[in-house]
Amino acid sequence: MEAQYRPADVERSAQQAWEASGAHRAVETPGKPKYYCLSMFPYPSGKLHMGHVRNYTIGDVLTRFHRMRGYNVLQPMGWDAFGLPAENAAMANGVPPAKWTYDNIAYMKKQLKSLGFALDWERELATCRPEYYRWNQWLFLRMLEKGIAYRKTGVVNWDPVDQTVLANEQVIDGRGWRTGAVVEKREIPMYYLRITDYAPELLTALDSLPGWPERVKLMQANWIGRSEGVNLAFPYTLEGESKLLRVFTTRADTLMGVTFAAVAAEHPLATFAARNNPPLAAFVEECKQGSVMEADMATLDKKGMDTGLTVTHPLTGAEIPVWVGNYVLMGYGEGAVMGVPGHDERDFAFAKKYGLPIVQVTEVPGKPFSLDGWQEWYADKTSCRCVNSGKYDGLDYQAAVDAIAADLGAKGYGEKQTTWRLRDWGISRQRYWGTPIPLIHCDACGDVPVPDDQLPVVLPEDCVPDGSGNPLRNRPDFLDVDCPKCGQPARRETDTMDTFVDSSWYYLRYACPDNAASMVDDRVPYWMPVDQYIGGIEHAILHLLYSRFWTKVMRDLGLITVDEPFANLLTQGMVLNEIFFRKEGARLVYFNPADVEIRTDDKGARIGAVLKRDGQPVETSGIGTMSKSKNNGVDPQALIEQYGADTARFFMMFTSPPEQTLEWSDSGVEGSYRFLRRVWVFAQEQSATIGAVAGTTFTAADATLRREVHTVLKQATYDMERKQFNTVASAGMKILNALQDAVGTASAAALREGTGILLRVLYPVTPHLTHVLWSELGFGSDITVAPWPDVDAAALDRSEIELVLQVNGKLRGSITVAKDATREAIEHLALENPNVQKFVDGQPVKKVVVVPGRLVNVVV
RNA sequence: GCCCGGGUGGCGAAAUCGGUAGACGCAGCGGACUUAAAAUCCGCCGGUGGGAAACCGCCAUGCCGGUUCGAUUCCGGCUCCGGGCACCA
Repeated sequence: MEAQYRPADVERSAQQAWEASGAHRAVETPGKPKYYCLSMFPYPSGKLHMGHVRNYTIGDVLTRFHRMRGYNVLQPMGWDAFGLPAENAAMANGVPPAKWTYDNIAYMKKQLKSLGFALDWERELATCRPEYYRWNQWLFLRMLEKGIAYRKTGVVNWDPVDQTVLANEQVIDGRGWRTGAVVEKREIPMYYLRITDYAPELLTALDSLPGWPERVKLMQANWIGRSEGVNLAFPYTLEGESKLLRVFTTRADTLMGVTFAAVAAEHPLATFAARNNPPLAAFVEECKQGSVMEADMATLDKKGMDTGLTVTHPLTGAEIPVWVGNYVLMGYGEGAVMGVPGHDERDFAFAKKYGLPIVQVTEVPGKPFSLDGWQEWYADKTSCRCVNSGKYDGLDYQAAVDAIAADLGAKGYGEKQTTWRLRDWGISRQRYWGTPIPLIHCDACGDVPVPDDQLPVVLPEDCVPDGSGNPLRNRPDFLDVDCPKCGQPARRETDTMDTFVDSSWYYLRYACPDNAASMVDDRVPYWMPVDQYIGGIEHAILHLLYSRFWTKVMRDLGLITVDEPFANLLTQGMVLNEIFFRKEGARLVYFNPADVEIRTDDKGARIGAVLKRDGQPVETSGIGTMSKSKNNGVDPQALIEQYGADTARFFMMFTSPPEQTLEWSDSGVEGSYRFLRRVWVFAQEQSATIGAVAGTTFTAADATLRREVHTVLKQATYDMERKQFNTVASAGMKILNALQDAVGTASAAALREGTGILLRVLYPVTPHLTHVLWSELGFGSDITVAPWPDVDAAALDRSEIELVLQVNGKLRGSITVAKDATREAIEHLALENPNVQKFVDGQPVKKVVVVPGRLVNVVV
C-alpha cells in the first residue's frame, strides 16, 4: 500500500484492470434492463477542451451509477469528423483535412482514455469514413424517391472576391472574413429535406418527452412556430394580366387598417417595377447586399422604396401602394406582407419614416391611441375590439378574424391557414470535407441518382482546399463519370452534405457499427431509444430537431420503430473562465488567467489583478466561454498530468450543477485534489483497523456516525437520481468528515461500513481512486460490479426532533420534542416558551401554525 | 430585433412540496506543528447596531410591487448577464 496518493499510478492500475476485464464492453442481453447513455460526440478539433471533459464526465457518472443499479449500460464514443475547421486548418497548414482529422482523432482518443471513461471503444465510429457516410447517401436516395428530398434554389452568402460561398461564421459585420469584401446574397440550386412535412408531429410529440427540459421543448416549439392565420390576396393587374399578391397574416382582424403592402427585393413585382426605375433598381441591388443571417436581418435599419405600383384591397377595393422592403424575406411565404402601421410595431416605424398613413382599427377601452409614438397595446389581441372597420366594428379578435376570413372566402380572396415558422432543411454545402451528395449530372438525363450498388461515392482524401472554392471541382477522377442511365459522359455533383446530417443518426449506428450490409439491424431495437442524452445547451434546437426529424423519416421508411430518439435529455452548461486584457494602442491583448495573479485585501475581496511576468496591472472584462480569441482556455491535458483524471472529474462535478455554467478556478481544483488525497490517506491510516473486520455488529456509540452517514447517503442517492452531481460530491466530503470525526469513538465495523459507502458514493465520479481502495481494503475484487449502497432506515431513526419557533414568521428560538408529540402538546410548549412570550408581549394570539417536523409559527 | 435561461456572502454553490437562508468547498484571518517553508491539523468567517463578553436586535437571495401566518421558492413589472437565431459544431 502506498502511503501517498499518486494519481498517475492509481489511474494506470485501474485502467489496466478495466481493459483486461473488458469492464466497459456492452453486450446485448435480452431480459436485462438496458440503459443507453450517450454524450454528444466531439468534433475532432485537435485536443479535448474543458467542455468535453465536463460533458463526458457527466455521461460517465450516469453510466457507472446505472451499472451499480443493475442496468446493462451502453456508453459509446465516436467522431463528428466532417466540417469546416478541417478545411481552415488545411488552408493554414497545407495539410489535407483527412490527415488533420485522423491525427486529431488519434490524439483525442488517447486523452479520452486517460480520463478513464467507461466507453465501449469497439463501437467507435467516425463520420468521415465511407463505411459510415455511405448510409447518409443511401438514405438521401431513399428520401429522394419518396419526395422528402427535393431540389430548389436557396440564398447563400457570396464572397465576390474569392468567388466562393461563405458560411455564416465566415461573415463578419457583413464582410468576407478573408477578403473583407461586402458579402452578397446569391441564389443557387440546392437540395432540401421536407422537415416542414413533419412540423405537426415534431411539435405535438414534444409532449411525449417528459424527460426533456421544459426550456428546450419551449425553444423547439417556438422554432417550429405554428401559427394560425389567414392567407389572403390583393388582386392587381400587370401588363393587362390579372394577378394576386398573396400574403399571410395572423392579424386578419386589422385588414381594414392596411395602408401599404411590402414585397421582398427578389419579388417579381419589385423586379418589374425596377425595370424602368433606376433608383428602385439600385435599392433592389442594395437589398441584396449583406449577410443572410436572421439576427442581421432583424436588427438592420428598416428601409423601403415605393414601386409606384398598387394592388387592390380585397374588401374595400381601395388602391394600396406596393413598397419594396429590405426586411421582407423571399424565403418566407410568398415574399410579401401587408402593412398595418396602426397595429404592428415594425409597420408603425416604417410608416412614420416614409409618411405612409396610419389608421387605428382596433381599440382597447380606456386607452388613447396617438400617432406620436408606439404603445404596446396597439398590437394587443386579447382585449381589443374593431373600430373604423365598417361592418366589423365591435367584434373581438377571434370574431373579426372569422368574419373577415368568411368574407374573403366568399370573394375567392382568402382562407384560413396554419403556417409554420420552420423552414425546409437545406443540406447542400459547397464544400469539400463532407459527405458527397450521390447525384450525377447528365446533359441528356438531368440529375441522376447514383445507383445503390455504386455506393458509397467515396470522397478523395488527398485534397487541400485553398479558399477558392470546392477542390473537388479540380478533380477529374472524381468528377468524370458515365451517366448511370444512358452511359454518356456526365459530371458528378460536387456539393457535400451539411454535417448535421452526419450527427442526425449516429446514435443508431452505435448499435451496429460493424454492419457493412445495412444501415441498421436488429440490435438497434434492443438499445434504442437513447435513455440519456447529454450535450451542450447550444444544441437545444438545430441538432436535436434534425435528429428527431431523421428518426421519424427512418421510422416511416420502415427501418426503425422508435418515434423519438432521446428519452431523456440533459443540457450541460458551458465552461467559463475569466478574461484578462490590456489595451495596447488600439488593440486588446489578452492574457491567460494562469499568467495573472489576483490581488486581494485582508478579507479576501479582490482589489486588482497583475500579470505575473511584469507585476503590472491587467484589466478584466468579466467571464466568458473558454476560447482561443480571448486566451482564457485551460488545457485539460495539463490538469490531468498535474492532478490526475479523478481530480479533473471531481472538480467538474463538484463546482456546479450540470445544467449551469461552470466557472474555472485553479484553487477549486486544488481543493478537489486535497479532498481526494484526504480520502486516500484516511483509507491507508485506517486500513489496519477496518480492513479485516467482518460482520455488522454496531455499538451504541456508533449511532451518531451511522445516522450521519446514512442521512447523507439518502440525500446522495436522491441527488444522483436527479443528476445533481455537485451535491453528490459534497456528500462524499460530508461522509469523510463524519468518519474522521468518529475515529476513536465509533467501532471498526461502523467505520468500515461508512468507508464502504464513501467509496461507492464517490465511485461514479472518481472511479480510479475508489477502484484501488475498494480492493485494497478488502471490500471486493472489483468495484465496477459493486451495487450502489442501501440506506439503513433504522440508522436514521430519532426519538426526538427539533422544532423551530417563529412569531409572525420570524425565527425566535427552538424546542425539542418527542418525535410523536401531539399537536396540542407542541402548541402548548411553543406558547410557554419564554422567547416566544417575549415577542408575543401580551398581545392576543390569532392563530398557531404547526408544520409537522419543522416549525411552529405563532401569529399575533 | 425575436425565442430561451440565469442573477443568493470576498468566490463556486446549498436550501427536495412555500417553512431555521448560506450545507459542502475555495479564498481570507488567527493559532498549532516546524530552525524555516511546504504539507497537515484546530478555530473564526454575510452586513450592521448594542454589549467587556456571553449574547441580543435589525437588514440581507439583482431592483420595484403583489399574494401568504411565512417567499431564494408563487404572480406582475423592470434591469443586467449568458445561450440560440437555420452554412461553427
